[in-house]
Amino acid sequence: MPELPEVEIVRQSLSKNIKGKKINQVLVRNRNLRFRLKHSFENNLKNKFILDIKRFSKYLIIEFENNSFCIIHLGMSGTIHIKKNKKESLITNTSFYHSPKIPEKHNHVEFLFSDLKLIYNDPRRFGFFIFVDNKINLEKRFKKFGPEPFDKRFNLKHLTNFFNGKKKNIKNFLLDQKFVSGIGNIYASEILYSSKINPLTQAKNLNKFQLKKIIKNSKKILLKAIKQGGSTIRDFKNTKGDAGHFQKNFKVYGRDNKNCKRSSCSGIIHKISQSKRSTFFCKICQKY
DNA sequence: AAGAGGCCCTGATAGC
DNA sequence: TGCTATCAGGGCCTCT
Repeated sequence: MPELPEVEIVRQSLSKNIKGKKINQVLVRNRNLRFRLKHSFENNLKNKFILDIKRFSKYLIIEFENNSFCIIHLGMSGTIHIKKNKKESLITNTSFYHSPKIPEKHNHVEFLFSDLKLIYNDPRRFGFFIFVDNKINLEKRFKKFGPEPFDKRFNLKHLTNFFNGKKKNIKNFLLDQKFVSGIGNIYASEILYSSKINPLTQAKNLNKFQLKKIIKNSKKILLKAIKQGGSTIRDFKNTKGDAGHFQKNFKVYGRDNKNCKRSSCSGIIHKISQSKRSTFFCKICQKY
């Protein structure tokens, strides 16, 4: 669920709440996440001082002293909550769901600090934590990833080279993390809509003008989503405070059978399936 | 090598 | 009401 913008929102919140603090204790209630949590995990993090919270693509990277790291991925349903000790300001929710209450079920991992605790909740358990004990191994973990859309390496040459000799359609390339990092199923549809490109188009057949649009709109849409606090599509009623607002800007995602938002277009938004993931687009302004 | 599909898992929702 | 089927923002693994 969380794509790059949502993970960035969580990163900002973690940076505000746990950067510069020491983890006093780690509690694991369920080790069976996407990857089974090693029994050394708790001790590896215990008493570690947090230097910084970074992010690459959809991954959070907690940086400790002595060049060790904890990589966190939220999978489809992972959320992170901060519960403060003081009774007055009881709860700060750092998940992009921003539900006012910390859930009771599926709280699998907790980091205890002197003044607060971090709670990892994940019903589907597609998320994971990995402890990495040096920088080389951290870099190795992300070696095969393509550039983020903001990276200057995400340029015309990269797209042309990458698409050369391949048959895949452009939508599936946008989801391919070896091609570009951080885009997920929502933003892929949104980027193609704003670029007026049909998701079924073979990527190698796109012209320079279209490729430039994809580069430009990838940056633009992700940045705008970050500015708006990411997207929240479930628990809408429970949304509070600075919850995600970008879902209000969805032009196509989840809008099947609704009118195209371009005032000059009389099209209807269609929903199709590509590699078992849903794609939304307008057949008229995203002509094949 | 590239690309499609299965699978991991729970929960919400639709249809009967 | 209660069943079953389908779908969900991700990505690793296997098979062709």
